[in-house]
Amino acid sequence: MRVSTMAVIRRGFAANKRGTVTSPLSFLSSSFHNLSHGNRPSSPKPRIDFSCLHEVDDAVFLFREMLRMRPQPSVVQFTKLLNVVVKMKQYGVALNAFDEMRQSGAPVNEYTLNIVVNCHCLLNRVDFGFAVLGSFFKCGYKPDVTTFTTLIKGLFLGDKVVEAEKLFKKLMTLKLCEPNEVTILTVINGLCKAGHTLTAYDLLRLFDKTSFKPNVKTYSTVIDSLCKDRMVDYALQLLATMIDKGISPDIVTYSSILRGLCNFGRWKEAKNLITEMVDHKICLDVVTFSILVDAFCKEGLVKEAEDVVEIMMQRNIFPNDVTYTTLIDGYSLVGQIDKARKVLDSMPGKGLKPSIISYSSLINGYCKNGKVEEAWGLFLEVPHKGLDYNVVTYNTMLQGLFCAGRCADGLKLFKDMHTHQLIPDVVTYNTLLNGLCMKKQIDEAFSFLHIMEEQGVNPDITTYGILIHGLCKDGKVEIARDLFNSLPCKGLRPNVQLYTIIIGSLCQEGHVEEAKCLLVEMEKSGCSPNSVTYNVCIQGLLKRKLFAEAKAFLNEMHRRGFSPDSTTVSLFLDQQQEEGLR
DNA sequence: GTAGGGTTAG
Repeated sequence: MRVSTMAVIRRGFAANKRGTVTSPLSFLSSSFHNLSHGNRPSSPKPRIDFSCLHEVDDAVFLFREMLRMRPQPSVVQFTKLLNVVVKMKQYGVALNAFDEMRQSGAPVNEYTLNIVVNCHCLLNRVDFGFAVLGSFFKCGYKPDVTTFTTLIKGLFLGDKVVEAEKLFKKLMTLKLCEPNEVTILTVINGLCKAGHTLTAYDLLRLFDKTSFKPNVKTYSTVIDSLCKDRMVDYALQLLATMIDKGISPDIVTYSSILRGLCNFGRWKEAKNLITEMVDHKICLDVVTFSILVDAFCKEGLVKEAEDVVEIMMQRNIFPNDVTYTTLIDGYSLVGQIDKARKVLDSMPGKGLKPSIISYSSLINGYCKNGKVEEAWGLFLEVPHKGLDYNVVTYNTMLQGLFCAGRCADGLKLFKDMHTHQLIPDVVTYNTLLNGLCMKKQIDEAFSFLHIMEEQGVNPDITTYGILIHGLCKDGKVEIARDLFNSLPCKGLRPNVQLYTIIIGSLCQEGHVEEAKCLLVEMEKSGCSPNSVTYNVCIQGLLKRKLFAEAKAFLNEMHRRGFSPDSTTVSLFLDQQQEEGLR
């Protein structure tokens, strides 16, 4: 094993304290290489090798040493080290280091300041990022295109889409700086991530008519977002456009399209795309292969997923923690939970550390396969593995407990979240509400609705779906309908699932005319009923023994090309049998 | 000789 350079540094430091080594540079010899004068330890311009830094403590240690060194390392060395800390995602640590630099008079330039702006942005404090603009001027520097690009990214990260767009326009109109391809990518990516894919698409086409030429990354971003928004055909069109304009798609572009095709079962086109990639000499990498593993797993085709893993290993492309986590999901989905466990257990032997996502996946697998105790055991292991819980881990475990009917345990776990500095999100509350509604604790569920609103977590359409479903199942269809009707005032548009719940309940309660009206209304709002809608309605009507109505719905269902499911069919058969007996 | 950028997962 390679001896850690930092261990050497540490040993050297201890020796220095004992006074056995005198030169401040000599104990850092494995990190410092003299530029052109061989290994003279007192060379005034040491080149520092930062690549051996893997722990933030080591970086901070080296940083403090650099502050003490005379002559002082250059601003470039400080900038590089700060960036190492940023790459470790230790933004707060980087900011503290910067403060220490200022206090001890270390050199600072626009590069350093840009890193500081970036750290504030990544900590979701774009306001502090803007405040750094003052430091620029104080130090005699001007914010440049990197500064403004970083601030735009910061605004997007803080969901300040309008402000981000404004800042970008200001750059152009006030000529604060010339936007470059990173700026354009940042704006386009921000719009996509904020859910404004079509705006991004239009902007991309607009840029293409100007001198600001979007590059392959920008095209890929929009293509990926189109695929995620189910507009795979638009994505394919854009792929053709970029090729037309002479911009070669790369592995990322193809991977996005591949995922889009797989997600919508367009296997044949996916296969053709892979052929096209090979033709273009683009080698499939671990991400591409993982996308294929994921696609097969989602279809429950774990054997095929295993084959993909086999193929990639044959090509010396080694599955990473994401690949294996995907496989854990696949095995969980098809109920092969022991295999899922084996995957997790095998990871350390392959030199891979399971992530919190790997653990969450297996916890989810245990829960979905009715093994809540095992899930709980694994959940408790998380801190001992040096991993931090996240909201999803909690949400998964909560879901497991509530599904198993263990409301009290679920509520206890929910209250425990803050001890890990985790803030419940809308999924957490939805899980809680659903658990309570399933136990017909509707009042309790509504009190949590108020708690979430107080905590600033906005209920979404799922939240109301859960409550409306709960009310319907509890026979409170009138209240459910009122709540349903209040949704537009809250800025929420009912989706197919929600319409299905309410229309199905109306059928079951015998309010057939009202159900029919809502069916018309839902179509008017651009929401088409699906096979589930009809099945639920028919089943409700049959339970009410409204046969003629049920048959009318069945006819309509057939007319639209849907087929009744097995429950609907057997209810009809029971019905006919009953009629025959009479 | 330094800073800002696109794809995979629960």
